[in-house]
Amino acid sequence: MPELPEVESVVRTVRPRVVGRQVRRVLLTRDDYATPANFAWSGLVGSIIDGVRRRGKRILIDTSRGGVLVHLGMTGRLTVADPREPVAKHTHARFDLGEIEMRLCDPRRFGRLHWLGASADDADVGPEPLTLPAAGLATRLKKTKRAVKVALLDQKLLAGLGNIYVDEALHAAGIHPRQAASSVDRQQVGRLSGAIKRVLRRAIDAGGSTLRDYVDADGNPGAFQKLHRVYARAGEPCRRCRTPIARVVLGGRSTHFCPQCQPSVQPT
DNA sequence: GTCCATGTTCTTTA
DNA sequence: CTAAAGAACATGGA
Repeated sequence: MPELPEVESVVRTVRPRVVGRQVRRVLLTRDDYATPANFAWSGLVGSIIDGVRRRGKRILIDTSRGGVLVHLGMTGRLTVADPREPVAKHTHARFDLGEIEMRLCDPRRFGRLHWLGASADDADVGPEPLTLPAAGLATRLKKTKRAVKVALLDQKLLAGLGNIYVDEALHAAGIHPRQAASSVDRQQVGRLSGAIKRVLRRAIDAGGSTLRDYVDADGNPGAFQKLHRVYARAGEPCRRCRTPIARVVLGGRSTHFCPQCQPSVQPT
């Protein structure tokens, strides 16, 4: 559920509610979700939350004692609630912040809660798509012959895109998802770079996409799914040319595109 | 029962 | 070395 726009929306709604607050208690309701396994989370009690940031799809919570990383995986929800509200099933962590409580719920448990301390944990992900110039994207795409769809899902190449926004950006740029990343020409990269930024900004403005699980810190869903042009629209008419949207599997993921607007570069 | 799912990582195979 | 494909993780919805 959470790609860059969803994570950004979570960060923007969590931040104003928790910054400046003191951690009074940390409650982990299962012992195999948080890492490192031997970290004593009770050591955070008394610390002050200084900030909440996003890096790619990761949420970084800065405290006076060090950093906490939250990755939402597929079904993670980071919410801020009244402590008296009933605790949802699959809530694995609760941070008592006084009058409010920050909760991490994740049914599928693909996400994680990780104590960073003073380490940076940044080197293993690529640049931020909203600020990377087209030339930078061009350089990175040139290095791999993988399908451009697969390449854009690689967090080391670019941090933050997932299955929805890659499909949406490729459609907006008129690029076939199976085209080799290294063969994407200068003109296409220009369109792609603009499309990625535009799609992400619009999705953030809409509060992200809610297909099933995603909600922001206040429990509100996003609205961008209503504006999807290809994602989960297989068989439905392209909003631009009315051609039925096609669905194929690439890199093990459902891939949606318009055969008319995103012509294959391979000679058939 | 089946298939599918907004993510990541590891293994196998070529 | 590259990369493609598959499986794995765990849960729930259609």
